[in-house]
Amino acid sequence: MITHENQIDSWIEEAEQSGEVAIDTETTSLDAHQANLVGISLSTKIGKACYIPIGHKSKGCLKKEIVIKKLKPLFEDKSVKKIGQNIKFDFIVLYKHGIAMSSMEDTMLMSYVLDAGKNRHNMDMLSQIHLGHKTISFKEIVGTGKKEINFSDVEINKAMHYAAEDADITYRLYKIFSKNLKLEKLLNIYEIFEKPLIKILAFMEIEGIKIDNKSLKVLSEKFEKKIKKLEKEIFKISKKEFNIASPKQLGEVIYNELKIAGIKKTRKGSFATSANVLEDLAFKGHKFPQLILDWRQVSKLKNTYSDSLPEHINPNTKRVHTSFLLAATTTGRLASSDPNLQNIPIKSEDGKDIRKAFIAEKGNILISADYNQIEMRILADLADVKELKKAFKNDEDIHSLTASQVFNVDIKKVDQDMRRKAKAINFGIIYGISQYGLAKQINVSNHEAEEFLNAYFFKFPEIKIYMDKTIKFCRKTGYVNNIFGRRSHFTGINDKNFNIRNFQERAAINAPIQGSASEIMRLAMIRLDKKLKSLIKNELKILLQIHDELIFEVPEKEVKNMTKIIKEEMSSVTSSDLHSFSTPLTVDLNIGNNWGILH
DNA sequence: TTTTTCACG
DNA sequence: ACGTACGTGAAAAAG
Repeated sequence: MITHENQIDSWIEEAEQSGEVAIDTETTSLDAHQANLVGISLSTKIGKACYIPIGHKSKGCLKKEIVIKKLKPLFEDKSVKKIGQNIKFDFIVLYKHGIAMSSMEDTMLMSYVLDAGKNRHNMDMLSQIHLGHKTISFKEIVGTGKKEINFSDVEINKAMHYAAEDADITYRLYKIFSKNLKLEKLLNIYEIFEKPLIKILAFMEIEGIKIDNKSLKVLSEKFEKKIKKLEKEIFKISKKEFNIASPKQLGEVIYNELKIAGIKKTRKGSFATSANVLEDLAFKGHKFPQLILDWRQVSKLKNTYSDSLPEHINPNTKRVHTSFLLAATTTGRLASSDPNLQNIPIKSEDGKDIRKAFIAEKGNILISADYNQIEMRILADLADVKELKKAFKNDEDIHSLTASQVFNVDIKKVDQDMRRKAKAINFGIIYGISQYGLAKQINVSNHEAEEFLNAYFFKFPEIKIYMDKTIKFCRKTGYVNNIFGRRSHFTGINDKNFNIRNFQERAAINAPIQGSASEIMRLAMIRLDKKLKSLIKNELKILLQIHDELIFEVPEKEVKNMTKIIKEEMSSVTSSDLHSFSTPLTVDLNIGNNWGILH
């Protein structure tokens, strides 16, 4: 326990000496964007850590300004590695307290590179797995539910044991993972694809995006009216009121009271009421299921978006700050949470209205830039599919080409329906297709779907070879590699359960495709960031990443210059230290004062 | 805490 | 005979 500011000096000295220090911050909130510092822990040797209390309500804290002034030079010293667990969080908190941390290492990301798909990467889990030690959990310290207290109300000694342990464990994990990354030859992946993203994402999150509170409120009212109207119609048919949102009650009404169809159950034995099932029933001419579908769509938009998004507006910045998760997926993709800004509606008209509420600041413009058909291009490259590569080089419409191959007609004779089916086949291929899945998707018989696939694999034999090879490799090693060398693990690939095994096989086929695409986006973000830093004055801000798309905000007068730079940097990510890519990448750009008209 | 549903790429 | 498209996060119900 640091009880006097002068005690910090020896810790700083040790950190400067060794060039490494594990750090952890304790704060008033798990949301980095509104968190205030409560304490900082440091570890410079295994088994040795300290806690600097700053913002506890009880006695014994040091003055925040003095602690920050002392630690700032160390945290900003490029020659000393700052090691953290999910250090993007600490970076954001410290940045808001006037410290721009440099030379960051992250044990969460190291674990992710080593073990994606094997386990989660939170510290409690990592400590248990790699050190056989059960850590003091956050919940043990702050309690849960109604009894939950703020960290600033935690008694100082209790906080010390918890926080100092975290720094100590982080340092221990760092030592283990450093060794393992070298042994497994995965250090490159960590250095090239993970570390640079920490700061880039931190600044995207800090920047946030503006939303139009008023128009969302108007939308909510409009949705509410629609919901009320649909409810009236629904209850008129059911002849009683019930909770439409309850699958249990809804199933009871559909199958036992109205007897619209023979009882259909889910895998787990409850009534089947998913959109797929309801669409089938609606197709058979029933009015009721369609009303339910409509009700669900509007309720979803209201509950999840128009009602919720305004609650995420930060009172200080008046903008919405998502959190990008770097270690959530098996494939290398990012995820977004609190709120998730990677699943904002676009498909329905009502949905698009939600998007329109994401706006540029006055005088600014939003730019969207997305990779055209990136996963199909990856597949062409990954499986070395001659016909596909040629098509992309000639800038052909890939779904029309597929249609002409599968249905054996001239590309000029491909009609809407053929193209739609071919598109479904292409998607299916990326997901590790089954004839059953395809048949369901495009509403043809199993037999027909099988013939389509046979024709497809006959025309593109390299794809079948790729699929078989990938599964074989995965069965042997337990993982697959993407084109840059990132691993995704599939622990159930040899499971004795047929369903589990099949599921894992499809995931294993998909992972290198989805994963390589996400790597290209990571490289694009890193390139762009570097380019923007090289400009004398940079006013282009990256706000969001939605897997194959980036959203930017920029002053109006800069739009022309910046679109050029964006396109140039994104489409030239065709090689890295780890792979060179022989299929061209094309980027589509759109501009507007809101996100709704960017497509 | 788990299950179901549904929004996105 | 069985039951499947791949990857996510959030809301609501129900245990």
